[in-house]
Amino acid sequence: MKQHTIKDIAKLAGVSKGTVDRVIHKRGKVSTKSYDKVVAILDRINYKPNLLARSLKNNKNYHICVILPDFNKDTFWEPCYQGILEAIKEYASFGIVIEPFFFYPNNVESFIETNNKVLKLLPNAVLLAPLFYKETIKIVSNYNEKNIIVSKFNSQLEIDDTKNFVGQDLFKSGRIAADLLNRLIPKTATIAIIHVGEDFKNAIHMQEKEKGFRNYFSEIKNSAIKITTLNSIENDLQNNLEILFNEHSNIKAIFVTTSKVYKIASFIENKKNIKLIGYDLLDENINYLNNNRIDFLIHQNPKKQVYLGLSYLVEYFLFDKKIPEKSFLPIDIITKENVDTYKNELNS
Amino acid sequence: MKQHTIKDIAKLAGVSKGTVDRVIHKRGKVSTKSYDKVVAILDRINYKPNLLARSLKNNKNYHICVILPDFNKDTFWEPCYQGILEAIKEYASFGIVIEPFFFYPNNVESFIETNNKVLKLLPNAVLLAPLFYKETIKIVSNYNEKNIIVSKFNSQLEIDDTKNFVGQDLFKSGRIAADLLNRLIPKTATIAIIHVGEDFKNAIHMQEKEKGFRNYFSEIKNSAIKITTLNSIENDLQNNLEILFNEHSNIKAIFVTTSKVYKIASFIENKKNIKLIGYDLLDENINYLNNNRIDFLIHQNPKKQVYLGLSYLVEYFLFDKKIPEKSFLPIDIITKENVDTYKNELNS
DNA sequence: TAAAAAAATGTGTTCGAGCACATTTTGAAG
DNA sequence: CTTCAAAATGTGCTCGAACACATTTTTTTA
Repeated sequence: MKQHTIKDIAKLAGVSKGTVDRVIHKRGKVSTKSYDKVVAILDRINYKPNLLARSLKNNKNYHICVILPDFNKDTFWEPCYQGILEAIKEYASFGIVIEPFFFYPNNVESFIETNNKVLKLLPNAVLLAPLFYKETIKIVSNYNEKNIIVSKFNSQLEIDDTKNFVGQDLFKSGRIAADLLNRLIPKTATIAIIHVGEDFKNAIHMQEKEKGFRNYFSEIKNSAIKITTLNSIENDLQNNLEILFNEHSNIKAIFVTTSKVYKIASFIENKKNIKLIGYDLLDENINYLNNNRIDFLIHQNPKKQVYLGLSYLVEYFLFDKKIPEKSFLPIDIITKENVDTYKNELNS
Repeated sequence: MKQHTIKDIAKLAGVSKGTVDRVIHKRGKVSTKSYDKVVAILDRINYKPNLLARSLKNNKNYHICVILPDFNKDTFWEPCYQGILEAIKEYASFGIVIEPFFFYPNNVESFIETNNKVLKLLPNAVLLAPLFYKETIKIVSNYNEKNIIVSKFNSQLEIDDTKNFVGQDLFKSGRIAADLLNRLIPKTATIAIIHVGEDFKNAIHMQEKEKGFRNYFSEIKNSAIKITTLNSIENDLQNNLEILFNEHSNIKAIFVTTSKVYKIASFIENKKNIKLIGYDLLDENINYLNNNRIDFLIHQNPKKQVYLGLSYLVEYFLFDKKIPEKSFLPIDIITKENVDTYKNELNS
């Protein structure tokens, strides 16, 4: 029942613990005779090093910086901050220092500046929301030069060498939205896809969602569903929506690719029979969900994304665990009936 | 940046580490003068003991037994076994021994017998699926006498002193099923609730789901939805279903309160326009989900339930963390589009 | 065959918390 | 002002892994 220690193995093999250590860590300087004896024992007993002892001996302090948009400017990011706070508390006792850094949403300069600030601190690892494509590539290579581990969350980059990513499969989430709406609307109808509030060119995630959404309907033979797309910054939304409804008389459903779905909900509040689906459990969105103006929300679980990203790094540092290259979270479908079971969710 | 140690505090307060230790653990035998000095320092620096060191010093081996139905007899429990295996692997390096014990589903004697076997082993903790109400109460008190910690998962008991429970709010999951079906069927229709395969009297969880389901429709004013309930053991299902359809001509939807929904799917495979919802990601269920014979599944996440229940116990033993009294997992809505994002889900 | 070099093996210390035990200080009684 | 017990304080070892350094054994070379 008791775990075997290096000392046990040494005794069993008739050598000293130093020799056992050298065999385990392949440090050489061991005669074939001793080597064979030790390996024989190791094979027999399935030795598992005590990770607490190992980590205690290492006794390093690790510094992890998290870089994300300022949640005061865009409340989508607020749960992330909650996740960071929980991780700070959780891991402080293990000598892990986690520090958040915020940049202005939609502001490339601020993104670069923040990263340069972090780079100077020379942390052991960085977890970042890579909102800007080209800039991220440059920045990641800067970190790599200094041997700083980089993990990313939320927005997957196109490039395939994106390692250590925690997030969702956005194409798939577009398909899920399509499937849900398809169940609720008549066979003949127009659906609007609305991208709100960000620079569309840089926002790969909105494009991916649209692709997935359209892909779903493209698979339906002889579909009488018409799909139209609207890109709009927040300020022009009111106008653009009016134009949209003037141009399309048969809109039965709207898919909003961001958390700004409450803006559209507010606009169409008095229009009956328009199904509405969007993203994220913002309080505004939940209100509209509860009074049935929003039908479904898709939960991107930003809090869990950050927390998971951080815990991968921590377990790598402390216990030498592998960091998963790509960790896709489940895509949760939220209605007014199950929303509170997600809001109260604990971290493990 | 570096964490403070007891030694640091001792130096700062001008006392020995022994004295600091006595203050921290309130072991007395400290003069008020020394006490005040140490407390002053503690207040100032926010000392967090190194949990790795503490746990290493304790260096106990903990034995946790998990008691659940044999997954060869009822595949619902198979994911639980997967969760147990993952937990065994994960925590072995920390001196935690986790051992599963299986009883025959629907067999009280086997349940009691298994528990008595475990009781004799005097483990540090037991995690059990408390399928039988009265018997569980007796058994829990037996464990308590021997100071064995008991946690439960999956089936919440009626009694309110149920501590350390990991599972789902079943009433709520019934409501969720109702809400989903309500979106898919006409205003006038009959819905059948079907309980399959267990002794209904003992299966509190099926009753709770039905209550939630009916509660949802009772809140709708002037509802033209009729709800009928069928209890059937697996062997009589075919007959009972035929009777059901003969008696009710307008059945537009079926809510199956267990993972046996695939049995019903198989029976109504050729009947058009009957919406079907049930529980759990069994392979059979997923097949019917993928060919649209099942519309929605509700994910009870049995694997996560066990894993979470075990990790609470482990963190209690190793790091003295509190075990949450009741931990309700989110109630996941599954369609054919998001099912694979749950199937591949990793444990943190 | 002795001396020197190289290889193999063993020993002892560290990490931080925790606790048993040793030592010192305090205070009360004679 | 001693003496002695009680209270306070300090010291040193342990947990298991890891690694530097010390010691022993083997091999090579003169």
